[in-house]
Amino acid sequence: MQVKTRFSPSPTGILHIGGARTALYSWLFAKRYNGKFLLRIEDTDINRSSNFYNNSIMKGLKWLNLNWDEGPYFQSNRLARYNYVIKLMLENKIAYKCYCSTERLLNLRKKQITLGKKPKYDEKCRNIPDDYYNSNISYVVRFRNPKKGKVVFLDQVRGKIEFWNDELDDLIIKRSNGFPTYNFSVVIDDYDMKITHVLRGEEHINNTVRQINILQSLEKKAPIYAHLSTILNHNGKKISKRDKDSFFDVLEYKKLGFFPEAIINYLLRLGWSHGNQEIFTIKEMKKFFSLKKITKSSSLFDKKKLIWINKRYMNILSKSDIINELKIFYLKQKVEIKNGPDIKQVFELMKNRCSSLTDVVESSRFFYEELIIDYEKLKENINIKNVFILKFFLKKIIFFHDWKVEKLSKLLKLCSLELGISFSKVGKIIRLSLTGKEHAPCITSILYLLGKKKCILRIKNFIKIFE
RNA sequence: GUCCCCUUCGUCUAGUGGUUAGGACAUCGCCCUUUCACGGCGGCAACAGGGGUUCAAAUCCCCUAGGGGACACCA
Repeated sequence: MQVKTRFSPSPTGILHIGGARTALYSWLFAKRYNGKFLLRIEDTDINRSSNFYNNSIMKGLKWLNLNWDEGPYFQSNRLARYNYVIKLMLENKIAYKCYCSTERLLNLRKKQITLGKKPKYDEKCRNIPDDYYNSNISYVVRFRNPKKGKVVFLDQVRGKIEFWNDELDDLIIKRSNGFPTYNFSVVIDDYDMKITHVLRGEEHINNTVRQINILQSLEKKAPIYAHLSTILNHNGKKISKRDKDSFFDVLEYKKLGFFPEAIINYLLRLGWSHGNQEIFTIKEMKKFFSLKKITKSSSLFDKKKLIWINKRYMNILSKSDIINELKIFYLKQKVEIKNGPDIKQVFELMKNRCSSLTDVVESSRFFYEELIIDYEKLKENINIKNVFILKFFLKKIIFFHDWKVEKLSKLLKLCSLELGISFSKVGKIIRLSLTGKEHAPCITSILYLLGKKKCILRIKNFIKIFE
């Protein structure tokens, strides 16, 4: 039997961290057993589904390199199949037409809730003859759920889960607009598409038993289920794809210049473990991934750890790949790199101090753009008297020709010695004049990369402003 | 309200009857250092509570509490 998993989002929201993890686990599980991973778009809710979300979900998956071997299938293209099965179910009395109005259902619910009962359909139409109502009256189709006994299934992460059938009611499988509902279409699709393992969020545990009942009524075998716990936000609340907070938007991390490999690595460890290992290559993930090691409890999304992993990947990933990507980010952030230092060298200087590619671009902007010195702001931070240090240094470098890191370092030390001023004071004002910032990478590297001409220009400008 | 699921440092987790309860992120301290970072070393920090079972319980059983989910013509 070939393993086949699926990711089946509904295009009613963006691909968020939680969805991405579900997709990752499904993908990994399939890959682990040389199986297939399938993408299915569950768009039976025509009012809320949109093409925009469709595209954004697929874009996110592709960016993360979670490529599907089959699909994407769209449920909206499979209506004929669903209707065919529903017709059969009607004929076999597995399902029945329900003519109850939305208002009646709503009132029923209200009444049950106020009475402290579990809201359930009261089966008003369960036993009426097929031709009882005029055929023009709109109706829905309900599944005739078994009334006795219980449903049991072995969840791959949680173990045995059981529900009494009398907790369930006759769910709608076909809406009055002719579209099937989730719980029905998912059953037909998983069966038709030969899905062997269903990995999905734990909010579906309750649905699973309903789905198993439908499957059993059709005399079909159920797939193996694994329900993943929820990823919560920093407040311990469930994150939702309708969440406006871009914090959980996968594509937002693409925009910020995070590495897909790092996101994958973070997501893998959020709810799964392999001893004490934190960093995994894709190959290792495929080799080690197992359902048994997935945690049952829900976990909080921790951006700080994601950042740490992303930093690690600055050093793990192929340098030339990063450089190519980095070029795109300079372009996007409108930094003209043509007339500045080589970005390979700049990246070397920045990689251990930046958390993402946009961070690298922003932190290295000063290499490529003219400085805008905010006099008023700096005035408070520097001792204007110290400008003489710059004048001294300027004289030194005008006639300095051996523009190399080690030589510049020596020159700097010499200045500090000759002036009788601490290295840190000398460095501070030079750094400020060259970068406009108080904190920057190693001063000699900056001198070197910026080049003599620009250094002289910047120092002169700086002196002018503060005189 | 009913049903289902969950509970080890602040966070992610290791742990399957005997451990000084381990690691990572975060945090704090020290070292390195011309700033900031990086790096190195170290510290703080957890078995939700109560009952059992057992020579022995984070680990097995029961109860309680807390958190989450489901109860739609959403998925």
